[in-house]
Amino acid sequence: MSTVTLDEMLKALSHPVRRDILHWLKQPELYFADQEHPLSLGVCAGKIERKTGLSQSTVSAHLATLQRAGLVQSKKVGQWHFFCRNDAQIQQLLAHLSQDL
Amino acid sequence: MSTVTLDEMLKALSHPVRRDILHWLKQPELYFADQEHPLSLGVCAGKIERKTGLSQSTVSAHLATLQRAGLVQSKKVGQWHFFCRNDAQIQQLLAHLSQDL
DNA sequence: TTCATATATCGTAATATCGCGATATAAACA
DNA sequence: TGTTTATATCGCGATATTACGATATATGAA
Repeated sequence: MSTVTLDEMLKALSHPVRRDILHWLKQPELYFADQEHPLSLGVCAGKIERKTGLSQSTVSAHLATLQRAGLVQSKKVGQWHFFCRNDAQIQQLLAHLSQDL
Repeated sequence: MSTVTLDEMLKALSHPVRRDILHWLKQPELYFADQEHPLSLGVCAGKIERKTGLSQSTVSAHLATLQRAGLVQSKKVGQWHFFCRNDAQIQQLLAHLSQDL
């Protein structure tokens, strides 16, 4: 894991809303049960936006931060952007922290 | 672990200099072998300051941030302030992240 | 094509963080 | 007492982050 990415990941984790989003995405069936689209696609940005209560643009920026840090992935299906955790990266981060912190 | 402290800890970890300091304090005999005082006391602030290359006031603020987050502890001996890791807290943080992140 | 929906980007204001020098405080020493 | 050493705190400018509304872009539907 590059130092730049480690820095980006920890900066991304340093905001409570972004941690909330990661937490919700861990069990989408628990937090986004009402999504029309199958949760196997991920959770669409609008759902996350409404759950935070913040503005659309703010949440879009938070999601972009998480994605730049490699902590989430997104796929575009039609007009929707579905987000899911990048658990491999998250596990790598945890392993790295356990080792080096 | 309270949410406030989790937030403080992750914010503290989101700066590379503070992560460096934590890393150095993990093996003080490796990074501060030239300290006049026994390393069992911890590493004194001035040593850390010179290792970072930053100003005294800046490093003092970083150490205060780490301490508020509970990631390091300090003891005052004479005119020196010795810092060491709070490994119990760090382990608790890692456990919490492994569980909830 | 026009309209509605979903998301990203832009511009901006408010706030937080960072780093510095200057100064305050406290301890040790002459 | 005054002086030096070690650290903390203050004040400030520079930069980064956060949040917002407005607008742009893209997709899909009418």
